[in-house]
Amino acid sequence: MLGTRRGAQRSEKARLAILEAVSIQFQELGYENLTIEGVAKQAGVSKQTIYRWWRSKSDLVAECLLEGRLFPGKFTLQDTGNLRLDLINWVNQVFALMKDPAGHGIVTSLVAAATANEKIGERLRESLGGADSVIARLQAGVLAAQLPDQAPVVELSEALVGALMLKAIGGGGKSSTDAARLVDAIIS
Amino acid sequence: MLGTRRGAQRSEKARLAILEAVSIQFQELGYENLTIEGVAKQAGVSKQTIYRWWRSKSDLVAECLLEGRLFPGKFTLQDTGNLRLDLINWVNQVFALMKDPAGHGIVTSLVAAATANEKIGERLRESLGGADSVIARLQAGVLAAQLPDQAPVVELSEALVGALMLKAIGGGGKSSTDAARLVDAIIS
DNA sequence: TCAATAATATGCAACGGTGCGTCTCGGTAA
DNA sequence: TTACCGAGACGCACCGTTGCATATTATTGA
Repeated sequence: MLGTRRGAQRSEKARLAILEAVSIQFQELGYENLTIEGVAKQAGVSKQTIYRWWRSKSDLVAECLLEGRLFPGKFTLQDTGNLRLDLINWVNQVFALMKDPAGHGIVTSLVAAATANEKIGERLRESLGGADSVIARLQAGVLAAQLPDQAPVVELSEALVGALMLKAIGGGGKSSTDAARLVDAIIS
Repeated sequence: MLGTRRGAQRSEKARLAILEAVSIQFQELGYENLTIEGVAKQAGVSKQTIYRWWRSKSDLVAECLLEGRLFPGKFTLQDTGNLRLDLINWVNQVFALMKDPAGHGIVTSLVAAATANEKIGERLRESLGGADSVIARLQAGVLAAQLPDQAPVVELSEALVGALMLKAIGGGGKSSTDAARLVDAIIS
């Protein structure tokens, strides 16, 4: 039989403790300075238990991100009927996170993690601008005739999220005016 | 006097050997796996000589980037008079680099380096889409009436370059069709 | 039905290895 | 005389792996 499996089960308690520790260390130290040994210590877990289930630091962070443990708060992208204002509002929320030193560290660390692991990149893309939020909101804008019928919503979303990422790592203005200018540049 | 300075001068030979070694190691190993000791060995230089003049790996990479040693080739953004085709052509060049595994590694490593050092981020921004290239080309497009008079060229450039960066780390299509769709989304 | 057995997971601890950043040394060029 | 240089050692942190004792669990067989 295939399902016959003897021996102890994987400890869910240990798994959760590890992911929780990753989340804490990631936010405190950033991706680069996060270490497996540090996570093991904080989680009260043996290093081997980590190595048995994850192949690398980036895998660990990826799973943590997948479980939604790395974002401090959710960004809400409303649909009030006014696409432009909704997007500006959302961009301002992201700017607010990036202007806070801790938040800035989290964002850049997430980008750093994404360069090390494609899954993180994909996930980050979904999480920040994926089907759930920006693309859907743009699509609604098409239906409401606030965008042209054939508007390339996927590309517009990539442009918006990409611009945010660029501002996160390279600087650039993050005022409300900048938010409005950015949104206008993309959906006008 | 301020200019009186005795003793040996900084060795330009050592400095160049170090930067050259960084360039090689960066392209071979990527940012994450580049080590100071490896650079010192390859440059035929003492580790101390590196630590004397640079504070960190990211500083080292930043200076290397500033001297233009990290890009394999230049991307040419022509001005044939047709803004749309010029941009598509340029995006396709960037895509070509990203589709090549080595090139992909260089781009993601540059992004990783940028997350560790703001100077790198700024420089990367200029280098990839800065005043020299994309913004200037967009400005020319405004003058040629291929873009509206008040077009926010800076924001459009950020959107385009940001979208490229997002594709670099998160995947997404990189065909000629994708290039055209992206450019059309931004300048239409 | 219920011990004995076998398989699996865990914590602890140690290993050799690599790279870190600092330091000292003797030599050399301005 | 002074500041640079290369060489090399240092203690440290973390890597990824291994061995061992122990706890947990499903199968086996009396």
